[in-house]
Amino acid sequence: MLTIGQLAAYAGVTVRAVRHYHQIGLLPEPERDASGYRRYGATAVVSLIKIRTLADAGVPLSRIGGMLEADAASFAEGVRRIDDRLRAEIARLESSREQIARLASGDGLVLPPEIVSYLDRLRGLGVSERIVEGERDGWILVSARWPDRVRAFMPGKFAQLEDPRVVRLYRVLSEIIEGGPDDDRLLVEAADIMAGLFEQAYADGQTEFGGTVHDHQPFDLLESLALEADPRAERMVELMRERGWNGWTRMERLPRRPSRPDGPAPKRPG
Amino acid sequence: MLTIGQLAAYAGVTVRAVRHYHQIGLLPEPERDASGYRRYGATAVVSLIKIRTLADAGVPLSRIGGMLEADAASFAEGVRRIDDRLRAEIARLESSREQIARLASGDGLVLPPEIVSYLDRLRGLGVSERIVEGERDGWILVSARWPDRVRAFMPGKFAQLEDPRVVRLYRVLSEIIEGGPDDDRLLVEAADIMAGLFEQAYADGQTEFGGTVHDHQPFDLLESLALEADPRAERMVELMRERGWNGWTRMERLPRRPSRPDGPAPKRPG
DNA sequence: CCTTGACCCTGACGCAGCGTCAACCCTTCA
DNA sequence: TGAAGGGTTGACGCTGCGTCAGGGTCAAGG
Repeated sequence: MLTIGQLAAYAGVTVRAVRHYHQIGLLPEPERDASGYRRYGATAVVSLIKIRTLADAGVPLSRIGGMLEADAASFAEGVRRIDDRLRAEIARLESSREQIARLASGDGLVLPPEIVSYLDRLRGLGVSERIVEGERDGWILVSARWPDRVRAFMPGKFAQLEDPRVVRLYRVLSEIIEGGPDDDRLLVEAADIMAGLFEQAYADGQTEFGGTVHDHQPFDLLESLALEADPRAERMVELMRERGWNGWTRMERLPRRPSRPDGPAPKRPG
Repeated sequence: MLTIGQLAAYAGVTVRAVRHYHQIGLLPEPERDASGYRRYGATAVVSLIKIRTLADAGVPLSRIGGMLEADAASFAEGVRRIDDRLRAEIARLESSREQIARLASGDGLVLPPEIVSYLDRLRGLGVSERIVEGERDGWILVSARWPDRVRAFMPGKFAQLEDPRVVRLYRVLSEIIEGGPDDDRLLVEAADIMAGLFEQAYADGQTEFGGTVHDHQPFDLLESLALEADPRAERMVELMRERGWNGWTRMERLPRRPSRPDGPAPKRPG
């Protein structure tokens, strides 16, 4: 007769595992000797080895009991199900590996390559790192909502960087965010540039992202993001309102209301 | 401002997950509104998306906090460690798949192919299924102890099946185990055959499994196994003792003690 | 005004498969 | 006789949430 330790050693498992199998009813509790020790016979050894064989093959403990009693047909069926589970799990891990391979290179977190190059372009233009990070976070928001369509936005964004006004805008924003003294003139200049760009795009019949977007939540979030990053964004919103635009993250005209520049924000139509 | 449900929906996670991240300090608790609801801003959305990006890549939650703050070098180091973990896990699952592929075919549980064919040979010889199962369980025990060497035993076992006495032995054992009326003459015949085989092997200078085995525990277990399967095995031990052999699972002579066939079992030497 | 349904809140258990104390008993050897 | 090295039960810990239970809140419709 074997003690629990001998049994466990023979089958190559831990004592704790054997007790666990008792607890879940997978291995029957054996007789106890006079001092309360469990005493095992050879059948227990065989059962335990069978259990470990199935467990090592990836069968969950909860199903091992059934499989040991099953006939050949349902055993095979059970094996098929386990294999499906294993394959699915492997596939999950493989895709995780692809993900972290992409994490290892790139802008810290997974963004489409076009966006990563766009951010690098901004850095190359001397744009402040904080502005670049803000841009990146903004694109994270946009990519989360439109993972498939976000790449289509990028050629337009790259084209904009050819316009000296846009470059100037980014530089002014960099100065604002890095600047110590609160210089309202820089904010006004930025607002003027943006309003000018908006006017031109609007006149050309462009709307934001080619007019394909009807869900405004990401833009609201972009505005919040800017506000949370720097409270002076509030002033930008005000300046854009004065120039007839509803904020600066979306390209949307305010209804004309010339005599009350500080009135309540009009509701956006549906 | 977003509610927890809106936040979760935007990032594609469950509300419960967001609360979990609060609980473990991965995502900071936001302000509450008048009714105690959590209210989130855009930075929370960005943080949550970053968290999910890493989590989906297989990073454990406990390390995500650190990785989000890490510089490029330690981020890369972290990524490497995660990838190692993932590869190890995949390898484990792959080997599980191999295991269950072997389970699907074969004698129910993984045994070397030689043993499986040996068991099939027994079936072909008309040996009772219960005897075959007993043999299989016995081989499970032996294989667990000597997984590498067990295959080397098999050619000898196959050769034995050429001997009509061995075949007769298996058939007698089958009759015993299936038989209703307790027929001692069958037991005696089986013992006679076994003793004869042992004598001959012993005279030829053979010991069990070529004398390579010095660990007797598996043989003790085999004997227990037989006893647990059928108490008449006790009688077999007795009959073999009378014929000068210490049991029937190992080939070991008793010291001569002709006048006391029922004496206490002598201790085996070291 | 009341009801309904969809949210939100906290707190707690459950899952797989054991590892790891804690606190105590049994056996064996020096 | 005492220390080492077994054994015993019981309980918490780990991961990443799912899923009650037992409430409160919000927006809209009858």
